[in-house]
Amino acid sequence: MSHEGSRPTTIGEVAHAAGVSHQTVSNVLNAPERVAESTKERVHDAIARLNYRPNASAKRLRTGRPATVAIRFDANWDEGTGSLLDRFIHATIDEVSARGMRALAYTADQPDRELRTIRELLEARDADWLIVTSTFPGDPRVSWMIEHEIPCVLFGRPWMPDGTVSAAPVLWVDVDGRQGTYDATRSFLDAGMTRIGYLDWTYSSGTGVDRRSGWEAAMVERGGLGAETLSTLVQACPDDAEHATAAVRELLRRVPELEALVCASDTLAVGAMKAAADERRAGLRVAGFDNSRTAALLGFSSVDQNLARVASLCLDLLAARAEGRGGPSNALVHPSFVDRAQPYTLTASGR
Amino acid sequence: MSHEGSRPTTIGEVAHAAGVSHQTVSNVLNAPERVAESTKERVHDAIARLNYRPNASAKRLRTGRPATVAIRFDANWDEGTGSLLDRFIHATIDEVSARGMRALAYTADQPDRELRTIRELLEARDADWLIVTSTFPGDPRVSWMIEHEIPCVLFGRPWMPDGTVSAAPVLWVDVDGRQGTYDATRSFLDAGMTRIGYLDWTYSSGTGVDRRSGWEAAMVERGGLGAETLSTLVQACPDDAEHATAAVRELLRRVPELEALVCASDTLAVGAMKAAADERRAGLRVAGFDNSRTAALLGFSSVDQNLARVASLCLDLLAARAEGRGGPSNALVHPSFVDRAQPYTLTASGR
DNA sequence: TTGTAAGCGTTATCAG
DNA sequence: CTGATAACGCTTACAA
Repeated sequence: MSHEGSRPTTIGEVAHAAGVSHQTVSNVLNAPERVAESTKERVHDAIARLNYRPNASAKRLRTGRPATVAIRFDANWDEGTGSLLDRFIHATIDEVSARGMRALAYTADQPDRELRTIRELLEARDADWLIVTSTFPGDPRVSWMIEHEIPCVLFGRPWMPDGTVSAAPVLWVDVDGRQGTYDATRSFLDAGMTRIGYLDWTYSSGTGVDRRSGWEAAMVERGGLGAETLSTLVQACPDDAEHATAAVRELLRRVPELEALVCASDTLAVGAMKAAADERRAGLRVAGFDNSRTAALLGFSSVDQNLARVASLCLDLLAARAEGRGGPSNALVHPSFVDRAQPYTLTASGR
Repeated sequence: MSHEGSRPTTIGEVAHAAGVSHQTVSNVLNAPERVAESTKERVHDAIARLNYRPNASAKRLRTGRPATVAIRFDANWDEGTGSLLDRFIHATIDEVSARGMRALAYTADQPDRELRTIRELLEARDADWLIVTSTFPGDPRVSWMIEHEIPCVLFGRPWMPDGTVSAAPVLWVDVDGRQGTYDATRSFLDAGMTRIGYLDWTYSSGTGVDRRSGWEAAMVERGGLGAETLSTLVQACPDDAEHATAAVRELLRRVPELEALVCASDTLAVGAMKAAADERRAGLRVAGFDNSRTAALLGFSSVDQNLARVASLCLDLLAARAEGRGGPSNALVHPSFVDRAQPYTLTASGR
């Protein structure tokens, strides 16, 4: 069955082969209940024999139904969030395919170029829906999309510069970071630990505040610690392993009795693991956030963002909106705490 | 200008607004030379005012011209090649867009699933062309695509299990690894160094042999070293930094007078940099392969694969084939050696 | 249950 | 230089 040269089979050829009209073939595919069992079988045979697939362009042109989801692919991610976005894109493509739609990838190095690209994609109907990642407080893309009523959904809340979530009419799906760190902290508390620290990001962000609040809530709920003690247990640094190592070393010196550490990201958690090794505190329990491959490799616990669920909800929201159904305009996904026993110990090399 | 609700403008509406027929509008866009300057201007005005964009599905249906390139997006890459493939996908999307086409992303965790996905994509005309990455010797996808005459191009040579390149009628573009390591080695030789080692992969592959041969050629060309001396200068290890560090330490102990080291990958080069630090050999010059962000960050030289050029050639080959023009069916890209002075020195921490 | 006819928006052919 | 007409392959009324 060669591909080249032989034009793809059309519905007419199938109809001819099965001895029926265009329509019956179309009905077999789109309204099977209206067609007799015997003819259905004959048509299916012809379809299989001729290897027929409906022409996607013709179908889209005729039905006007949404069929393509655009997503930005940016190779310039920093190491930290890079793999997470990779995994999200992967999950999104999977979910899009599962719904019989296609994923269109585009790139955009500058924000204004991105807006133009999006506009072209949607206006030419090359894409019907849009999934927007890596939004940030005051993101111009978000306000532009709200203004133009672009059929899009954000992965991440529309954080305002003041740290609140915008109530603007935009679809979004995010992971409940607070719940994630709460669950992580609770798992340590339930195991009988009391001195549980938190490794925060130095730069403030909605996401950062959200995640820290889960640890705080669990600690406060447990009681027995004053507010000043709580802040003693927090250390902050930029989102890379080197800085994290230094920060955790300092924390360990300040709070030698520290038993566990909840981190704002897996990147920070890796640094914490190294610091524990350096300070000969292999018993220190560490929990990260993202459940990256590294977390699995080094064997520390982490909060899984359930990206498949996020992607699925993104498309649910878009579909509901496209069909004019009401329903929620956003969703907060409950992440999963993946508990690992830390079977491995990092050893500082070169000693 | 709201997007939702207001159906996209059609060519008929533009024609009406400009006081001309469908056709003239189409001609303005597709055959401008056939249209009078004055009407052209009026039509362009109407297009801008109504914000008209031709419907991509209708255009594809009518012209049948290739418009979409499918590329696989796999989140399960190992760290080593991951970022390179990311960058290649990025370059491909850029190049595809520059040619007015679109990039369709698909995923496939298993080879047989991938074949089915490809088939569906092409038969439904969701995609017209295919770019295949990460091929390996004896790759079943390659033989399947040759057999079915799929309009695809490989990034990477169709290596046979015996290390030769298949002469099968398949389009491919690859980077001349031999040339890359040759250039790297020559730069060290030209700087007056003589003891230049090579850090190889332990597993054998066409790519691996290809890259090592460039170093060998430069060393042999320079002369003054017997064959046994040449093999003394080679060390091999798996493609990760940890193993590379150990391997280079051993090499440095065996050949203390080593001045420079050409590595099969940047991942290996990172390990070499660490080993140099550990062994207090900060003066050791290192060259990697891929010109990754890490190479720039740590300041060691590296061979750049010129991915934009690769992507461009991939589309050139596909276009030539689609148009029935003859011409070469493959291309070898000359990589660029990026010379860096190694201004930074890695210092082993915790000492 | 099946077939006929129309039209989605575009471009190509071919008159005027 | 411009405009009517047909066709790309499909689905959705509607009629047989």
